[in-house]
Amino acid sequence: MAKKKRDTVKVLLADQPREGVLVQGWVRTRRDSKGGFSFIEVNDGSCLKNIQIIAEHKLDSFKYWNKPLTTGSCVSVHGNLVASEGKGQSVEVQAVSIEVHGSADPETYPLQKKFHSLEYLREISHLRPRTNTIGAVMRVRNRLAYSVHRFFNDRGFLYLNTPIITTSDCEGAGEMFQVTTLDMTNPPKNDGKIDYSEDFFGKQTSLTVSGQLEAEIYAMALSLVYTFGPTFRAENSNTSRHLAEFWMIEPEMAFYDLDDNMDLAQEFLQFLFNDVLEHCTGDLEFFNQRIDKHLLETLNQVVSHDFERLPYSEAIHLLEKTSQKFEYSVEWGCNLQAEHERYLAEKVFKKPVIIYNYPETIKPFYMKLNEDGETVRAMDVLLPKLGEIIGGSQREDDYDTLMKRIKQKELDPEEYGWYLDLRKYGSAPHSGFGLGFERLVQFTTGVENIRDVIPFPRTPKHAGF
RNA sequence: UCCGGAGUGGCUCAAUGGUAGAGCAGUCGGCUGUUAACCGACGGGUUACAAGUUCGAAUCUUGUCUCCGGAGCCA
Repeated sequence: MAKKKRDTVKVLLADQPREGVLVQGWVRTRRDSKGGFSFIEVNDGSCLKNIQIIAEHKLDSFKYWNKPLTTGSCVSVHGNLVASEGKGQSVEVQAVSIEVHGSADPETYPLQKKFHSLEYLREISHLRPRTNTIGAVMRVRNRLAYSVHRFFNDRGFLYLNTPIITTSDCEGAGEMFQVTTLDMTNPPKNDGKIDYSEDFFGKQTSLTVSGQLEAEIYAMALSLVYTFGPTFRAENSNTSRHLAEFWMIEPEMAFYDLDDNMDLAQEFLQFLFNDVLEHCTGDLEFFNQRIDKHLLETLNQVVSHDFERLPYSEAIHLLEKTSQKFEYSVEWGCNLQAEHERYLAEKVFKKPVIIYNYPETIKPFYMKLNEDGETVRAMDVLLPKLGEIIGGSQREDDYDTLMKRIKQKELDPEEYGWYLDLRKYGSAPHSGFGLGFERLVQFTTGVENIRDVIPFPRTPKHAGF
């Protein structure tokens, strides 16, 4: 007999009564009735909801006396989908046979049928996907990833894989993880320094902090490209918005100026939120109920209004004249602090804000210098509550200006020979931005700590699995 | 890394110098087309760790570790 195909809970719950269904999943809870049957709630991850199994104790193949059918057990249930006699669900499965694949000892199984804090779940991160919250987060995360690819492919962008092991340092700053096969207890040395010519690649290598510079190479040939991959920062950041390993999306577009870049950023974010609102309704309603009471309101607000666009100078002016007290004072030339960004997005405009044309002194060398010689065509997209989600710019496409900026920032032009070549031969105006995928998931789900929106979070002193 | 807060049964929390408790979970029993089921009983803690103050410390002091919130860095 051919293997019976599994019916997902998601499909069954929307289905009409019919015979011969197979449910396979994990038991969330079981309620016994002395009327001679049990109610078993099974979840298979296909959706937030469980399906209710009615299991009569007289069933010959009701094997739960062989292995205890407890919360956390994994089961296969053959049966019939029937209209439910109880309230709370329209259909349920009348079991014909139940097989317990793996039981779970209720005395030690860490997930009880009760509320658990996300902090506690982090301690049992191999079991937390079996909870409503983490399951819902991962479904939304998946949908967002799918939409990212769809958005760009629909618009003629090519998905580009930039190197994970790299020898280039995107900004001449930012701590990087070193990649080496040298014996750390006894590395080869030359003049007292570690001799990397004997290392695997014959030179010092690191994990990438950004694929942007490499993406520019391909944008200068294929016009529209995007990366979507893991990124690594060895910063000792201990916050609810930072990870040492995170996923970043970086589109890079030839012939886009800063305005085009901002247009794309807004269209991109609104597309993603709209798509999730449409396709992850159940999960979002759950978040709206349990995590953030204003989540749906916020998302709907963001997709239905244009983002505010504010030059840096005007932002400074606005912050200077407000009566709002800040911990950090504001003056032209300084970096905007988190409190300033939040004030603008939450208090002044009450929607996403794009700040652009930052002072060149506080931005990296590759951003295009404006005619004023003081500002660069940079832009940051700030979301209410979350803060910065996107950072981007029009890139400097003039060879001489770029060379000047590299020297100004005390970087070595030789290291950037290939990057300068892109301006030397067939240079084109181009722009791009980077979006932190986990921050996107945070904003979409309302989950406050970034460690709860990635399956295996890596933070300082933490790398399980 | 800096600032602040917190570590008490499996989980969420009480007890603020004087006998460590509750709810949930678990076990047992009862009841029930139940649905975060309900009712009753029972078991379960070297109060993160180390040192100190005190007649007496979960409580006060110091150090260490861990977690949470905020800041910086950024995405």
